[in-house]
Amino acid sequence: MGSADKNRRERILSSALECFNESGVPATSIGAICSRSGASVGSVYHFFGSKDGIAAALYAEGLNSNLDHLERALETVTGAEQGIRAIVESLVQWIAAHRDWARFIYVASIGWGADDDTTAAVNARYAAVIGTYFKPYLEAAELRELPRECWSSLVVGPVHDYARRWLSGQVPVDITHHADVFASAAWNAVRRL
Amino acid sequence: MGSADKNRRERILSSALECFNESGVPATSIGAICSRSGASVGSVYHFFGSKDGIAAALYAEGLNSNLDHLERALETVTGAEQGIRAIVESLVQWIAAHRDWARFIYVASIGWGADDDTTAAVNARYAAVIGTYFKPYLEAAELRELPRECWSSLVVGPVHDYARRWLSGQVPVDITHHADVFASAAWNAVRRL
DNA sequence: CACTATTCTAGAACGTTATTCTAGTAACGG
DNA sequence: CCGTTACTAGAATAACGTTCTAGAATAGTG
Repeated sequence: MGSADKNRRERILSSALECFNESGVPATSIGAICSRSGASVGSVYHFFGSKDGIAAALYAEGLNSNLDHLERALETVTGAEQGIRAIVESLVQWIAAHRDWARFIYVASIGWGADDDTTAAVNARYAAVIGTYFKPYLEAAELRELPRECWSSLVVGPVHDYARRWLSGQVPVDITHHADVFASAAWNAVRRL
Repeated sequence: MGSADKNRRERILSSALECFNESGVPATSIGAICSRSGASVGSVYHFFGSKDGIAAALYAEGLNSNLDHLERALETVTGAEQGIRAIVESLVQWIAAHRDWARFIYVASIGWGADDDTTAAVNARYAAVIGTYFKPYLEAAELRELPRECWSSLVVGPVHDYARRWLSGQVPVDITHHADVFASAAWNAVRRL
């Protein structure tokens, strides 16, 4: 086509995100995404291969955006407590700043791409970013000895849980109002007593 | 039909649960549920009205089972700390004892029935059970002053998060190994210092 | 025991939707 | 220019969810 298609791909993604959040993934048809984005079925399948492919792309790009945010936040702080607070607060900020994306990831989407490479890469990146930041503090025994695999659940579990409830409308109060509550609780959960 | 149909409804539900967990809700067809359960399309639609209806029923019955378990657990204890620990530990036990159900609720399912009456009823029941148990301890100031809506996320958020990771295979260690970690963290998060 | 209403079962028929296919148009490298 | 690749388009296909019609079991009633 002649015009306005600076980036079909992005257009499709953002239209799909809107549709998914309005009606849920199963209930949004490819046709709906096409008419909202102005793309043809062919284009959609060229870029994403399937409806789940669109969802997986949204999921992966969302997690990456989230992680970018975290990485930047960690660059501005030092110390164990500041690090934990940065993790929680940057997550809260990201969720509030990208509600649609967060809603899709936390409430509308399933464990998408739990298998595919992209998600594995994101998980690895998470582990790397957090692992390198906290290594010294772990060794300096500023942090409690906890099973490795419990860590992230203790730190961000409450935020994830609240985000799900907030974004799905079960709870009205903006998550940013509780950033400090969650940050303090997280630090409290992992600090050495 | 003549045989083995002690309870079509239950048969359909359990078959659907298996299918949903194996392939995800969108990817399981009504036909698959029919052949696995031995029921006809007519029966399925007679009982549940739609595919989402099956999912909603599984979701609601799961939450109710979960809540039954919690209610029984709370009957055996007294005191604020014991109450909090009972919440967390009974949840962990329920998840481990009903992995398929939990996997469906926590990872395969979406915010199903976030609108329908059944779920509203379950939520109300939750609020009632927990509210009545903890009211005296709240009044006696044994618990920290926290925004009402943060409470449950602080107490069960980490368990939900870990359950999601465990049930989706991202983490290998059985959640019951960490029951005490999560119970202690929960108590730590809400007790008055 | 009839008789009727209700519940349940069955599978064919229908309409919608995801996906595939075929073909055409732009962009790009040599 | 020419060939190759990226992209777009929409018709054709196949699968699936849902509806419809009708028959069998069951329960309630006199």
